[in-house]
Parts: sequence; structure tokens; C-alpha cells
Amino acid sequence: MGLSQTDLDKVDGLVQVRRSVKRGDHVFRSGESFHALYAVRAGFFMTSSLTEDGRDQVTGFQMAGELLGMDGIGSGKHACDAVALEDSELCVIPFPTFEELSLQIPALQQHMHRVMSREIVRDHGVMMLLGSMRAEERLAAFLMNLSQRYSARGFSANEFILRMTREAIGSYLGLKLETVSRLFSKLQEDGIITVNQKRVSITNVARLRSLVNPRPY
Amino acid sequence: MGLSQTDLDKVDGLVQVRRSVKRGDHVFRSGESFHALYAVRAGFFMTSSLTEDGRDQVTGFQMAGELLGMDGIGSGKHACDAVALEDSELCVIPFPTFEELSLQIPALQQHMHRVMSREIVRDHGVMMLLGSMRAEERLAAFLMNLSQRYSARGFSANEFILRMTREAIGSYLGLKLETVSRLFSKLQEDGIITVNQKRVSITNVARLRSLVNPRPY
DNA sequence: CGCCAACTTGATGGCTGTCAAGTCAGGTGG
DNA sequence: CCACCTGACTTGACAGCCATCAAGTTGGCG
Repeated sequence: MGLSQTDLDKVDGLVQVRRSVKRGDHVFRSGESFHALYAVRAGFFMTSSLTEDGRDQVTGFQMAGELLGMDGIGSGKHACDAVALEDSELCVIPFPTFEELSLQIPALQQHMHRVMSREIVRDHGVMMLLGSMRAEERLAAFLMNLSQRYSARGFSANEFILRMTREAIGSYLGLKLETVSRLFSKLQEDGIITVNQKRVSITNVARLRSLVNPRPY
Repeated sequence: MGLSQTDLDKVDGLVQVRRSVKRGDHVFRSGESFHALYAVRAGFFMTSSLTEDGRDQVTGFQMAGELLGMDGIGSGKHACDAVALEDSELCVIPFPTFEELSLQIPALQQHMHRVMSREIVRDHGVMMLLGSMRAEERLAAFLMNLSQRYSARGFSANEFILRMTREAIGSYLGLKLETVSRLFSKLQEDGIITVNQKRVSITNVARLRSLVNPRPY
């Protein structure tokens, strides 16, 4: 990011607190007061919001390098739950300290703006997925997205473990778990992926990609 | 926001450029390079994104006091189209200048973080709407939201003009325009609203509200 | 080894999309 | 001023996708 050594030291000081979480642990819960952002160092997380009547909606899955907790800045209270889907490690970023520091380091402020902006754009992508795609297309887009993100982190793009349940995938994609399960089976029958419980391999990336935008007109 | 007079003067300087737009005008288009944020002074706007295959998804409706363009910060290019739905007026906020200024004025930086955070939370609300509500519930939630926002701006909470078409509402809610039209008719038959083209009155707020979370279990 | 959560698969139904045929309102030009 | 035209909207008939309900099956963990 083009920081001076002094600035780097300051940022280092900011993120000194680490936190380990086990699978199933909550990082924070909806309604808790907001104090810090959390950078995922390693592992896999999921965020979800609850409606008043008890239904919940998975709003995202976070991997190494991604940020948790930005929902809490606006109101001072977290607006969703964040749960670890495997044993994971976080950097705790106390937010008041962070804000002070980013007054001194322009690049840090800019970085924060970009990260939040990208989160907004990502959310718009999900809205598009939920609003205008059919079930198979949604699942294909989801798998392509996971593949791309694993790949960017040095893992295999074509073979990975789904850390979340079918129900969580369904919630994220606006589908029921049975539908997700059926679609996995269908994609397997079609020779596009092989699925064995949580283990997925993409055997035909081109066809999977072609499912994502199926109606060129 | 608790700013000193000097700070207020600086912020005043920042937002000096105004821009009038007529109904149908674009504020910016997807792909254009990002230079400024736009604060809605008066009027009504809509943002939408296009998939590669031509379908588009309305991602939001913006009223006075709300901000357009935050999607562009992350990549330096706008990620959606912003269109005026009536003759409107904007403040242009050149973003580089804004970032410099918010290094000097802590309250300004904090404000920006809060605004972006709230946008993220709002988007999560839409994801919840799209992912877990049925059609009638979505429309009810949409009307309640509009009502609340009009009310907050000093307009009637129970009677307003829909600035957008049925198609735009449908796109936003993940429904087809025919479905939206049918639902308006149904809500009218049920005595909850009266609709006449773009004019809507809410005649039974309690019942409308009760449609939003219909399954207490 | 047994239990339980997660998952798969089948049968059925209903919500919402699709296609089609109008109706209405507002704007334009004669 | 009126006829016309066009985009927006409404309504009906029908179909299909996905939810729902139900009954297993599998795998992980104590």
C-alpha cells in the first residue's frame, strides 16, 4: 500500500491482538455493541441476520483477508451474527484506534473506503443473484465465486470443501436446502461437478461458467 | 455533527457545485470512471446494475439526504447506473477533495464510515427481503419503507406518488411487473391501500405492517 | 456401536413467471 | 380541440419452478 516504515509500525501496533475461534464460535452477535473490526487471518466465517419473526438470512461467507463487523459502524451495534465455520484466527482491530490512525495515514483511510465500497458492490451482486437468477444459476454463480476466491488464496480452484451446510447455502441463495441438494445432484449427473457431501470438484469449469449467464439475447 | 465554524466553512466549500438533472437523466453510468459522490438535495433517484447478459437489477431508490456513487470508490469505476426519476437536484462532492478534508476533520471521516456502514446494513435488509420473503410480504415491506422515508422528510406517510414504474419495483423486489400489479390490486381489494396508477394511499397501516412479518412462530 | 445432524430423494402443490389481450393516461401533431 | 399513439398498467389463462412434506440414508462423534 505504499506506507512508510513509521506508518507500517503504527499499523502493526493496531492489529496486535489476535483471537482464535473454534468451529461454531460466534465472533459477535446481532445487537451486541460494536467495538472492533475483525480481519480474517485464517479460516472461514459466515454472517447472518435474523428477521423479527425468526427466519434468518445468511448475508455472506468470509475467508482469509476479508473483514468482519463493518455492519456495526453505522449504529454502534452489530446488525448480524458472525460464526466461524471452522477453527479460525482473527486480528482484532479496535475501531476508535483505527479511526484515529487513519486520520494520520491517508492510505489507510483510502483503503477503508475502498473496502467498504467493495462490500457494497458485492452486496449488489448478491441482490442481483437473488433478484434475477434461477436456482441453478445461483448455485453455479456461488460455486464459481468460491472457486475464484480459493484460487486467489493459493488453494485449488477446482476442488474444495464446503464449510457450510446445505441449509446455509440455501439461505444465502434464497433457496431451500432440498433444492440445493437436488441441484448438486443435477450438476453431478450433468457431469459438471462431483459432489460427495462437503467435498466438491468442478470437472467442467466451462459448462459451469456457461450456467451463470444462460440467456444471451 | 458538532463541527467548528472553520470546519463548517471547509465542508461548505466542498459541496459548492450543484447539478440539476431532469427526469430520465443519468447521474452516472456503469463503467464510467469515478470522481465524485453525489448528495441528493431534492428529488428521487434509482440505481441499477446490468448483468452481462442484459438483465438488470434495481439496487436502490434514493431520496433527499441520501448519497449516490459509493459503489465507485472501490474500483475507481462506477458499478451501477444512477437515473433521476423526477427533476432533481444534487450536490457534487469531488472525492479526492473529500478524502483530504476528512483527514482534517475527524467527524467527517466518522460520518463517512457510518454512512457506508448503513448502506451495507440496508443492502443486507434487501438481501433478506429477496431471500426469505414471499411476494406480498416484499411489496408490503417496500411500501412501509417508502412511507417511513417520506414521513421522515416531512411528507405524508400515508399518501404518496410512486416515482418508479411497476417494472422497476418488480426488479427491486425480485418480481415481475405483472406480479407487482396484481399485488397492488390485491392489497386494494383487501382494503389495505388504494392505488390509482402512481398514486398510493395506505388506508390500513396496521394490516400492512402485519403483512411484513406474517409468520410468528 | 448407536445416535443425531446433515443430507438425499420422491411426490405433490402452490406461488409466481410467462404469454396474451386488452385498458388507461399523457403527450403530440393536425 | 380532438384524434392518435405510445408506454405503462391491468387482468386472465396456463405452466413450471421451487417449496413443502415425507421418508429414508449417510457420516461423524461420543
